Formats: sequence, structure tokens, C-alpha cells
Amino acid sequence: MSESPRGRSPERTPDSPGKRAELPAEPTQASRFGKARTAQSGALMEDYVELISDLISAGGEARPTDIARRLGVSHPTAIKTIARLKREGLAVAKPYRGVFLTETGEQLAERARHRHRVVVDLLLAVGVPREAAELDAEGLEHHVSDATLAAFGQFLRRME
Amino acid sequence: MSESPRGRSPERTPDSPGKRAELPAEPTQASRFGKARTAQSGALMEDYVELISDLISAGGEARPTDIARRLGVSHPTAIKTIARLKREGLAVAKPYRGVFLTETGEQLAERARHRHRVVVDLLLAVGVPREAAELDAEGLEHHVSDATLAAFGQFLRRME
DNA sequence: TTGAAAATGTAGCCAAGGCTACATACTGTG
DNA sequence: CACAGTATGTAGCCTTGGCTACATTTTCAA
Repeated sequence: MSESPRGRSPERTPDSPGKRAELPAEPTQASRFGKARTAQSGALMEDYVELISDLISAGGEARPTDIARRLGVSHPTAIKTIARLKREGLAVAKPYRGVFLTETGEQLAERARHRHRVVVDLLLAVGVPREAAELDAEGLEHHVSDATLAAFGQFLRRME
Repeated sequence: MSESPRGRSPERTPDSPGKRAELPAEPTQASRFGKARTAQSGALMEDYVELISDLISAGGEARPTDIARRLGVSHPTAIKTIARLKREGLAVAKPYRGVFLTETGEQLAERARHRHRVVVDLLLAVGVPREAAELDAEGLEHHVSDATLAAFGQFLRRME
């Protein structure tokens, strides 16, 4: 993902002011939404690298079939995504050999894992039942900014 | 979104047990991911209905161009999504007239708005800076389950 | 009242992320 | 060692969510 050749072109239709509008355009909100949406892109990649990292730790290898099963997708889907991981320099894999992470991929996995842990802990700390916390963290973790993550960390430390 | 004719077919490849795998398949995790991913689908719809509702409240009408600008997308994108909103019975619109929400759409908007508010409040309550809270809530709100939302509410009430 | 500017709508393209169906490589047992 | 049964990989299709380019309506100011 990161910077695909399409992306949000910085010069969109000028979208001239518009007399009729009593709403002040509010460019702030646009960037908000834009941010949220773009961020969502890397989410899948993170899930993959995190899982691959886990599989390797747990069993010494990460095979497409296992990855597919764990993510609840068909194996072609997994393979296609792994190909993208390779394209983006996060993973390496030779045909019929397992998948491995590059240095970059491992770092991403580590960060994802950390974020996941903090998010789950925070949810538990504010009283979310364990089950829901684990479930929701999966979706939430990809939308937590560094600032928010830092705040979570502080909150958790403050509560010990 | 909801139930498009494609969706996750319940009978996928049986993906037979597999002898070599020391990892226990863990169907739980698969559903976790699946859940998170599927949930993500409705996110865009919610953003739209919420925004349309806001625009109507604020200015009496919701026009595609405003919607597009506020969401940071091109107007054809907005129009296309609005068409989908109509298909799914969340909105109505006659050509060159503004967009309006159906009863269902209004309800969805209300729920989305509520969720958004609670999420922002919770973030603030645990010490996330206002700026980050507003920004992140946009992405987070769509991944908060009812159970988690309830827990957030309780936490906030407990702290008042 | 008319015509240019803005808003709206349409067509067609792209990538991501899914899936099914089919083809190929591996591997382990008989 | 051969071959059946997995695991891998490929091809082709679909929907969502974006975009640009172009066409059509509305609107408003002269």
C-alpha cells in the first residue's frame, strides 16, 4: 500500500467556493475522513505481517494455507496478498517454501503487536469484557494514532 | 452493504485438517478477523448518513458537492456512494434535488453519531489530546461493538 | 431573458481484496 | 518408487471505493 500510483491526487477539482452553500466547506473535516480512510489501507498488511511473525515464532514456518485459515480467507486470497507483501518489501518467499519477513516486515509486525497489546489492555482497563476487548481490538488497533497510543500507555501506567 | 450477493460463502474449501501443521487451526481467530473485516464495510455508509444528517440539520439540505467536499472525495465518488445508499434504502434523492435520509437512514445516522460521541468522550477521559481524539474517533468508531460501547458508557458515567 | 458558471450526473478506468475453478508441485505411504 | 492426496500457485471474475474526463441541468447575474 503506502504510496500506490493512484492515491489521492493533491490537485482535485478546484471545487470553487460555491455561493449557495451556507456550510463553510471545512477542509479540516475532509482531511479527517481522508486520513482515516487512507490509514485503513495498511490494516490488512499489518494483520498479515503480525500473523506471519506469530506463525514463525510458534511453528518455525508460515505457510500460505495456515495464513489463509487463520485469517479466514481462501488460500488464493492469502497468496495474492502475500505477493503484495513481497512487492512492498515486507516479506520474501520462494515458491513452495514458506513465507518470511524482511527486516522491515518484522519491524512492522513488532509495532502492530505492541499496538494490539496496548489497545487490548486499555479496553480491559476501562472495563470492556475480555471477549469483546479481544474481538474489537482487531479492528481498532489499525486506527490508533501514535499520540493516542502514547496516551493509552500513560493511562495504563497511571492505573498500574 | 449488509448482504451483497457475494459475501463470505459459508462453505469455503473444506481446507482439510493438514497433518504437518502444529498450529491448531484456531477457528476462533479466523472469525475474529472475518468479523473485523466485514464490519469495516458499513463504515463508509455510516460516514455518509451521519454527514448527510448533519448537513440537513445545519443547512436544510445535503447536496452531493458538499458531501464530496466534506468527505474529501471527488463528487462522482460521492454520487456513486449516494446511489448505493439509495439502493440500500438508507437515502432518497431525485436528480438535481438534494439527498435525504429515509427513516432507516436517520436511525443509522443517530446511532453513528452516538457512537462517535461516546468514543471521543472516552478517548478524552483516558487522556488523549482533543485533536488526536477527534481524528482517531473517525476511524475507531466503526469498530466498536455494542458490548464495548456499553462498557465505555459505564466508564464515563463512573468518572463523570 | 439569456448565457456563463456551478452543480450534477455518466462513462470508463484502476487497485484492493474477495471468491471459485483449475493446474501444478510436494510428500509421504504403501 | 509410484501415486494419491495435500499444499501451492494461476486465471478469471466480482464489488467497493477512488479518480478523470466529458455531458447535461440549474441558477443567477447582467
